[in-house]
Amino acid sequence: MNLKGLSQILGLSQTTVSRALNGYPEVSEATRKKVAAVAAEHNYSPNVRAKSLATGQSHAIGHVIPNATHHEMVNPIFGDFIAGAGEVYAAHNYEMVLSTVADTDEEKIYRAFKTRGTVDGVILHGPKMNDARIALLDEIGLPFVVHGRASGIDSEYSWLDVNNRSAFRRATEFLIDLGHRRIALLNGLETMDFAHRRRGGYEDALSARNVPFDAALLRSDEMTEGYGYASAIEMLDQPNPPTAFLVSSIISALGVRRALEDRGLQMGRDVSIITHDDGLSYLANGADVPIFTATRSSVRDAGRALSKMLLDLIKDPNSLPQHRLLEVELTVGRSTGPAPKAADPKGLL
Amino acid sequence: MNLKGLSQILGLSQTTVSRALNGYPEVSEATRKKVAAVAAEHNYSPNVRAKSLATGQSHAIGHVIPNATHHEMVNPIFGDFIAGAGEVYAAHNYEMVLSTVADTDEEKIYRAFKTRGTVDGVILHGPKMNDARIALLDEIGLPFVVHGRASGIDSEYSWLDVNNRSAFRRATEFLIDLGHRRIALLNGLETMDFAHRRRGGYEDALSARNVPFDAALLRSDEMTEGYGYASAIEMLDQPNPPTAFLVSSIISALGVRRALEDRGLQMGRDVSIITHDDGLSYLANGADVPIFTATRSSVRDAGRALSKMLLDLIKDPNSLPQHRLLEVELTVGRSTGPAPKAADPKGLL
DNA sequence: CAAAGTCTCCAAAGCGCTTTGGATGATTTA
DNA sequence: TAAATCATCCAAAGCGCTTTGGAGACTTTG
Repeated sequence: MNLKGLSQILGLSQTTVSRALNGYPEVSEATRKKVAAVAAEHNYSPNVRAKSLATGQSHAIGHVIPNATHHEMVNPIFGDFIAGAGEVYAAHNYEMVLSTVADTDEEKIYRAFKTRGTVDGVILHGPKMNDARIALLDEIGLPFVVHGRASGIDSEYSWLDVNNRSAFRRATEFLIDLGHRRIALLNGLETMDFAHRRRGGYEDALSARNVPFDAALLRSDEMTEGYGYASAIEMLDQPNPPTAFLVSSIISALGVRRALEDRGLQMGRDVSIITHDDGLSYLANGADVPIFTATRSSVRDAGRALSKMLLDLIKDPNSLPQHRLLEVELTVGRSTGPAPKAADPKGLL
Repeated sequence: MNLKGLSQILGLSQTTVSRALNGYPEVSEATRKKVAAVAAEHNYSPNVRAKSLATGQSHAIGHVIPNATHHEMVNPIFGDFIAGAGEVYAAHNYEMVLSTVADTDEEKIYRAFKTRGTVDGVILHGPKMNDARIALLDEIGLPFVVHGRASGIDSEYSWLDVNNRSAFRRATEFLIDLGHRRIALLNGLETMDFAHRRRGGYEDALSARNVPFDAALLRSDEMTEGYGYASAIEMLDQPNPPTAFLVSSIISALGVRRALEDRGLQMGRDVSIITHDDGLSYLANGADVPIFTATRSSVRDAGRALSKMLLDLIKDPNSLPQHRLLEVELTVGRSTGPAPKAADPKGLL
C-alpha cells in the first residue's frame, strides 16, 4: 500500500493524506482521523526511500567501527554503546547504519555518506590525538558528534567524554594514599586521546605526591586480556616489581588478575588493581561487592546521551556545539589494599 | 554533483551517463572512459536514495540486536560477528543497518523493514527453540538467513550453525576420558536453540559412557562473568562438588576461574574447565598455549560466511536454501587435567 | 451586502536515479 | 543500390513521497 492507493481509497488527494499523516495544520480533525484510521487498517507506512528522496533527509545515523577489519580487534565497548544509542534512535524513528573499514579507508566512507546521502550525521568513535577526521567532517559538511575529544584540535565541535584525566588522577592518588609507590599503568594505545589523558592524570598524581615516575612501569597497547596478562607477568618478574596496577580496561584487568594468580600473588593483599570499568553488561564488576576497585562510567549511558546530542544538532544545525564531561564513580572493591610492608611482595612467599 | 550536472558537463544524456557508469553494453568504450574520468574528477557518486527508489532495492542488510534494551545484556559475540559481516558488505557495496529492540517489538521492526523498504534482507540472530520469527519472515516475504538453527521449525530456510551437539559431546567425552565423573554444565539460556543442542551433546556423552546425570550440576542463564562465578561457587560448596566444568562462553569461564581461585583451587589440577570459545578478538584464549581447553569456532568467520550466504540469496531469490554446519576445533589448553584421586578436591588443602 | 479573511483541500512540480522505447547514422548484406 | 542490421545515443516516464502555489467554500468584518 502506498500513498497513491491510500488517497484513492479515501477519495482525497495525496497532498491531503500526506499532510494528515504528518500532522500539518491545513487539514481538518475529522479527515485527519479518517485518514489515520484507514492508514492503520491497511497497514500503511511510508516508503522510507521515497520520503528521504523528497525531503533530503535519510533519518539515519552512521557509525564507523574503526579497526574492525581483518584480524584486528573490535572494541568490546562498542556493543554497549550501540545499545544505548539504539534506544534513542528507536524512540526518534532513526535508523542506525554501521560501516566497518580499515583506518585508511575511513575518509572514503565519510565522503560517501555525504555524497550518497546515506546518513544525516555520524558519531565519531575513538578519537586520536590531533584526529584528522574532525577537520574532514567539517570540510565535508556532515553533522557529527565525538565520543571523546581530540587533543590538538582547536575547532569547535560537539563531544561527550569521560573525565579521564581526573579519573586516573584520583585512582592514582587513592593508591598512593594506601602507601603504594610502585604503581604500574597499563594504558590503552597512546595514539588514542583517552589514553593520553589517562596518562596525564596518572603523572599529575605522581608528581603532586612526589612519587617517582618509572618508565618501566608503563605499557600502552590495545586492551585485550592477553595484553594485561603479558604486561603484568613481565613487570612482576622485574627486580623491583609494582605493588599496584592501574588498568585502562576491565578486560585487561582480568588478564592482570590471571598473572597475579600465576605468580601466586593475592589480589588486594599482595598487589592492588584499579581498573576503569565501562559497565559492560556481560562483565558486571561483581554484584554486591565489586571485584575490582574501579573508575566507573557507563558506556551505554554515553551512547544514549551522545546520540541524543547528535539528533539535536541535526534538528537545529545552527545550534552551538554541546559538550558533556562525565565524572566517574570511584568505587572501592576487593582488589585494593594497603601496600605490603616488604619491599618485594614476592618475598612474602 | 548529480547525474544531471554530470551529463551536462559531458554533453551527454543522463541515460548514457547512467549506463556508462553501471556497465551496460549500449555505450561505446570511448565514451565510457570519458564518463568515468569526468565522474572521478568531480567526485561523483550516485545518491543512494534516488537509486534505490528507482530500482526498488536498498542495498542494505538489517540486523536486529535482541535483548539490547534497558538493562539487559548485549551479546558480546555481536561485535565480532558484525565485523566479519561488515567486511563482506563493504566488498559488495552493501550497507548494514542495525536495530535494537525489546523482544516484543521485533515483529514490528521486521514488518517495517519490509513495508518501508529499509533493507533487502535480514540476518536472524539468536534463534530460539520453535522460533516464531522464521515463520514471520516467511510470511512477510523478507529474505533472511539464520545464525544458528531453530529446533521444532520444519520449514526450509538458510542457516549457518556450529555443530554444538557434537562439540559438547566431544568435550564431555574428553573430560570423562580424563577420569572426571562429576562434570558441571554451565549452559546458556536453554530457551536458546544452541544451548539446547549443547545440553544434548553433554547428555549424549554421559549416557554413552554410563556417567550418571545430576541435575545439581546443571545451570542455564545469560552468559556473563558473574553467572560463571556464582554458579561455580555454589556448586563447589556443595557436599559432592564437580571436578570439571563445561562452560558455554569464555566470559563465564573467566568467572569460573575466579571462583576456583577464591576457593583456593588450582585450575587444571584440582578442577578442570572446558569452555566454548567464539574467538573474540579482545579475549584471545592465550597466545602460545591456550589458557582454556576449548571448543573453538570463530564467530567472525561465521559473520563472513553467513552474510555472503544472504547476499547470494538476494541475488537469486529462487535458489535453494543453503546450510552450513561448522565443526569446532577442540584445542587442549592448561585448564584440563586428570580428575583428582581424592573424592573431594578441597580435601587436598 | 461586498470585501477580506479562514479553512480545507488539490494539481502539479520536483527529489535523483533507472529504464523503456525509440531515433540516428554507420555498417553490413542481398 | 536499397534494405537490413548494428552500434550509440536520447527523451521521457516512473519510483513514492513532499511541498509550492493556488482554488473553492464559508465566515467574519466594515
